[in-house]
Amino acid sequence: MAERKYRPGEVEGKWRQVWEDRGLFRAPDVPGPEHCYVLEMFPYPSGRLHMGHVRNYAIGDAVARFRRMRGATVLHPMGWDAFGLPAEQAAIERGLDPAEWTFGNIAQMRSQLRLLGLSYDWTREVTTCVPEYYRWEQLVFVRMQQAGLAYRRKSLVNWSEALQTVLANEQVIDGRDYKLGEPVVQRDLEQWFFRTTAYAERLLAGLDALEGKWPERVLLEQRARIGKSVGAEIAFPLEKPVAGEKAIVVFTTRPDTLFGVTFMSLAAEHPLAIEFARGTEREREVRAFVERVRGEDKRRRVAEDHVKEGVFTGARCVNPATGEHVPIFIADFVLMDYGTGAVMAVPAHDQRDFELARKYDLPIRVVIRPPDGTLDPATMEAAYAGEGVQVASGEFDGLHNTEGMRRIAEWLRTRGRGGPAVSYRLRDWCVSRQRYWGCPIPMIHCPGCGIVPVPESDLPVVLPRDVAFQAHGGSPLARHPAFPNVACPRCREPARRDLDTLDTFVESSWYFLRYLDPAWDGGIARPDRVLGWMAVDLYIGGIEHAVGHLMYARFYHMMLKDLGFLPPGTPDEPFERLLTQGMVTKETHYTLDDAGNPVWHYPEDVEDGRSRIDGRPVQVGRVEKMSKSRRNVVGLEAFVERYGADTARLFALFAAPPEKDLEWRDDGVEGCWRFLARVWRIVHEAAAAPAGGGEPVPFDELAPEWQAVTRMVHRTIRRVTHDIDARLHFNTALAAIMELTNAIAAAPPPSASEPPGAGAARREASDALLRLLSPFAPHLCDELWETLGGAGTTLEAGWPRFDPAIAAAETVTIAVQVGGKLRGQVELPAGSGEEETVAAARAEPNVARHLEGRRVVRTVFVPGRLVNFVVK
RNA sequence: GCCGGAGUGGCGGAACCGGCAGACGCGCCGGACUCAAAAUCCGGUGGGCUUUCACGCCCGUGAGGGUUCGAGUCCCUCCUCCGGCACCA
Repeated sequence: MAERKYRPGEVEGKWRQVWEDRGLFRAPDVPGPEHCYVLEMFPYPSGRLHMGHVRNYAIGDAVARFRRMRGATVLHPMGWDAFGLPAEQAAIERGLDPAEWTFGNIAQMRSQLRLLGLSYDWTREVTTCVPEYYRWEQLVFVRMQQAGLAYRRKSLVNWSEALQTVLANEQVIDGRDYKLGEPVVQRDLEQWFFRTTAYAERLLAGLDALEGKWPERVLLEQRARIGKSVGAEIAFPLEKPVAGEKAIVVFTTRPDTLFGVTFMSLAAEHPLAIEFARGTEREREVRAFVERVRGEDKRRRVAEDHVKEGVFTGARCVNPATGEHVPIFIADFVLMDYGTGAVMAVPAHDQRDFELARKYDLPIRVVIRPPDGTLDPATMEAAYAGEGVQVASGEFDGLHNTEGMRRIAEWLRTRGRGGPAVSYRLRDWCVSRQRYWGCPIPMIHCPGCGIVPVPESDLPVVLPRDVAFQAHGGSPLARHPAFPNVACPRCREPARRDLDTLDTFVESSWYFLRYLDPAWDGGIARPDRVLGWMAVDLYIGGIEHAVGHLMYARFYHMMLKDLGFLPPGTPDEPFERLLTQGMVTKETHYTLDDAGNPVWHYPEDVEDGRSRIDGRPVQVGRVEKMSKSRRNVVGLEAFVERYGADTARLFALFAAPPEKDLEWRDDGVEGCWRFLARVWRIVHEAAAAPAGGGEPVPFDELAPEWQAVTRMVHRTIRRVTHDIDARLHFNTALAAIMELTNAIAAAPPPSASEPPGAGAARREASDALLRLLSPFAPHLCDELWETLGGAGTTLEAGWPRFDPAIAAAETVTIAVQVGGKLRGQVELPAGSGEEETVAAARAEPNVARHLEGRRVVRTVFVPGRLVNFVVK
């Protein structure tokens, strides 16, 4: 009988069709009692799926299929984060229509995704750039504005000249934008903000509940981003009121050092900065300083070797504790957007204040005495920021400074001069973008009424399609003949629409809710579905979203609940468990050009160590993240053509644990391919076996070699179940499956004279193997399932069960140590007691040899594991 | 600077609670099949010593120290790499 060879191309398409025809992946609207929402971060439709996507979706799909086989109703959807800059770039550079470009890419990527056989419920597909989606975002925006959670404010924002738009703080990395890496400058512009700061405490508290369920690293980064500081606010009355202000308010984490304040520092951006000097002889100097600092590059300002500078404003304020009058400076290190933009300066106990005091010869007053002695202001070389005892602090002298903090803050409160306060590093989220391809902000600017929301009955504000693009012409919406002009909904006079669009991170802050009810025209999603499915049980995506998307989505979800868009009882946190997968990398190849710069090569352009392009010798470069520019990308279609989707999925899961980086290696891929081909052969052999010992017999009556195989089957089921379910470690699950495969292959070959039950045991082993492997390589497994005569698909067949009695070892290998060193092993029946185990251990020849002439002072017995004879 | 994480064969990685280090895969070596190759199958593979073989012994998880009958795992010091934050008052 001619054995069929494993050709994925011949089976994969067939099974995808079967799955689709049977609707196997369709999720019910309201879930069953056992349910699971598995979600992978949806992609931007760039047009090409890369191996990073493959890995992400292979992980999610393995879990989704596994949970389905275990009997859960599973929601596993996919969609498109379809607004964004590349579409607009294509329009500007190549004259394409952003919508057409986007939808074309979506079609292309959808077919690539289908090629992988991922178990998505495609009836729930969501695309963010259609009005049916973003209309709800506009409604939410209007309600947010009415609730004061969305507001417009003029402030310093990050402006990218290259991208021609403002950016959120999370989108600026080291002073450069997150897309192109071009410089970002600070500009004073009026923009829309979401009041994320109102949720700082809740966002922080929520992280505690995610402990153990989210990667520690993400929790740490979010905590750092929120940056909670506990301290006090203190009002310093001005000698002379300025611009209507009678006091300067500072935030400090060190109220205990209040008696050591010898001057005051304001940010250059502080509204009163220039006011103090206005009309005095200092005005010119102060103005010059303020303007210089404001214009300075932010990165230079924080550079290592930057020398702190300041300027005296000429004004003074009063220390509420000492009554002392201290000078007010403007200092270049004070940030306007943290605290109040004003800092009380305590040179003895803060390094920055110390440096400024030394430079401008300002007094230094010690008010905290360190445990190991005293400080001399005249000779100290650095500020002392540690703990100690209050000195020169009036009635607080002698207190430990941690107590001093509390008491002084309280003392201020009772006198109406401030009191305990908390400050956060988190800023409000700047959401307006001066770009076309995004969700229009549903607001109207009326000369008479000011900012007026678009009436809810007029929503959605549809993004016009008939626009013209220019490279540097600002938003095309402004040039649209009709779009900007609108009658004010309040006074009916001519008014102008807001021409900005929303940050695309707003769309991705709630798409997981829309999957629950993608076509509903009554809101985001019906309450029973939200209550049924939320929260997402497992969310999988890249670590790069640790503080951006993952923080925005948490905020937005909490806020939607507060505004009544989600029913009471919805969990506060949208993502119950988070898996951040590592990057997919590959080695690079390059030649050096005349200037010594690397010229990156595709592997297929390398022949016998030389480049086919420039003929130069090719060198192997570093292993780097797959990218077009490095030419180390593995193309999906060609790969699937050659190896099939199952091999791609298998490799993505086997080569590394999911949270680590994964190096794509051709020989590793070959290994996965060989494994699948081996499974194919083994199962075909089992299927073609003559019916010798075909009928099943009880385990106890099986021949020993088949008992061993059967025991292996049950243990493997236990191991794989645990590895997927509890640990999400697919690499070890697959290693266990490979071991089972090896055991099956090593079992006696089929013959007509097999012992009773052998054929059935062989079949049982193949049956289990296919079911265990099917979340990882579903096409192959379903084909072989059919070969074995199974009904339907592995998914419908369900996850195999193990019998703990069979999985339990009949014998165990006990390690025997003498003095902590391994000296032998003994085989004993499982569950043997201490007495018999120790006796057997002593009897082991090599052990006996090592015990000879020595006195055993103690015997350590670990049941089922080891015996250690402690000798003298 | 501060806060994390990680260092295990030639390589990716395993060892879940302190109990046989190196599972599984790659690579490599040897063999079978073949006219030959590919494919496949079988065996070996941390280093060293000993030995005809089998066995046996020593060393070994970045370095050094400690706790323990026993440490890749816990503690201390240090080195290296990676990540985050970085004038946050």
